[in-house]
Amino acid sequence: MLHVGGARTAVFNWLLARKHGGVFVLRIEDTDRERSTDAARDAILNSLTWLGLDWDEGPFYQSERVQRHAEAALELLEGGHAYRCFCTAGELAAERAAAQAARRSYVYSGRCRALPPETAAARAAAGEPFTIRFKVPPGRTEWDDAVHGRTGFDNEQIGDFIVLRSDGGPIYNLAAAVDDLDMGITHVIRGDDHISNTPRQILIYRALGAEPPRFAHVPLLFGPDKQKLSKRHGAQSVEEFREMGYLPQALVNFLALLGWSPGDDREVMNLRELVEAFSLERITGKSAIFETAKLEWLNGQHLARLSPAELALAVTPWIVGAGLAGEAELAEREAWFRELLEVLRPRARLLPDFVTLGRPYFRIPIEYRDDAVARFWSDPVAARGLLGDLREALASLPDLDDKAAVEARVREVAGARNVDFSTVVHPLRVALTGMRVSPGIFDVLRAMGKDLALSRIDDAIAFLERRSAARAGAT
RNA sequence: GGUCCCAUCGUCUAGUGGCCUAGGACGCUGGCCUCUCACGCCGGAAACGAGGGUUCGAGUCCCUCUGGGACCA
Repeated sequence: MLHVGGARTAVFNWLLARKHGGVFVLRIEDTDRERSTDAARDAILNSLTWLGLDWDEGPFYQSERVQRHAEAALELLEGGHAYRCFCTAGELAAERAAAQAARRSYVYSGRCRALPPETAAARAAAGEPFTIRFKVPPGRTEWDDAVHGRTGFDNEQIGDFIVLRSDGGPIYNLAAAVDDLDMGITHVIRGDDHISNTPRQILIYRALGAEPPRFAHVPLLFGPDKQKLSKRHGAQSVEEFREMGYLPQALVNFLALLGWSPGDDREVMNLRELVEAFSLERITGKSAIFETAKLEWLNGQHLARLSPAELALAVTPWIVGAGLAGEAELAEREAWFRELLEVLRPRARLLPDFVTLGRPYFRIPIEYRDDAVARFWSDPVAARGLLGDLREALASLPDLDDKAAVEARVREVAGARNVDFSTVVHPLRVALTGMRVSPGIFDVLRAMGKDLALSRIDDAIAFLERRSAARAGAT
């Protein structure tokens, strides 16, 4: 699964590559065999594709390159940048305990570093297990981080670290550096949590005779409680946002704005505009809280910017999925469907809103909501009478397409009954939609069509009659 | 515990020494539009963590503290 945090770093990487005509390389760092199932990898690929973040090379899987990583460790060994370490787990634990007792941070003592190479080779040949450790030189390792500026660590703080396990498996830092090198990576944008790995990777790069890439460490995302984003905070994967009915461009837009801004007041931007405005230097070093309120608003903004065709394409699966209509039916009534979408559009923020809002316009039963009934049909007898008049007025029209003509009729009904316009509109709205909110009533009538509208009024009248009968019986 | 990173409205952010009586957006809120809701438009409340410096002048530079976080243990 692709976490929103991971998606955000993907967005930054993609934006940078597209901005400068670079190559976006997709590499899956799946060294954690347990969690890296085929399904998990596919989910990541699918999410990236859905977001519109296409890659130029890959996907490469780190787990398939262990052979190469082991070779690099050997190269380090031969070049004198690494050595075999025969320390046992017990010895290492003792060192660690001593450091802890002295309230020092633990770094390997470098004991095996002093072993003459011939001795080490002989012991290895004799079958004694060993790890390969990087020989960290004295000094300090620094780099110009694109978001944090000059950043660095004292090398003695790092200590000779393992690059290859005794079972021949590579340590992450070795794998990452070697892969970056082999894949010609020039820019690495990743989470802040990798900062302390960076000096080790830089050291490996240099030992391998290469200059490290440019690093940009973006701060992590947190939940509203300022805790690391987790299940508790609700949706956290791209897939979940897709299922909730967010548009990919809205999610990308939102993610891009978390820790980056174009420098002016623009906020609603599509992929093209984001690429045009992007720059690594404008990423902030401050961690951001992932709150969805603004994302919802952004989704509405992107919904508003979709062409009619794009909107129909995005909404159709939801309408079909909810069983309001079949795909064939929507295709057949395309002009009508698009017109319906237009009146619903400003009222929708998420894709499923079209299902809720759009239900009354399809020939399926609707429910009358309690709040609507209580508010506008409180007197069932009066409401029934009004609806009877309205039915008659509407039935006299050839169709309900001419909003002005329909309005004139409805106003006549209000005039005849000597009541306000709104007094007739609200009960009518409940009859047609079951709800107390909807698009303008004449848009509703036009979108619904004469037949369905009259049948909805008939249903309402029947409902109201049952209601009055029940009420009479109760008294 | 060690090292490193961070610190402007509730949230996302603009701000790179004077343009800041701190700007925008979401959210909240008052109003307009109006057949309801939404959209849209107009208005409001709301922030530079604290203390020291440097400077004619600091949100902006330096130091300390405080707070948050990451990694390692």
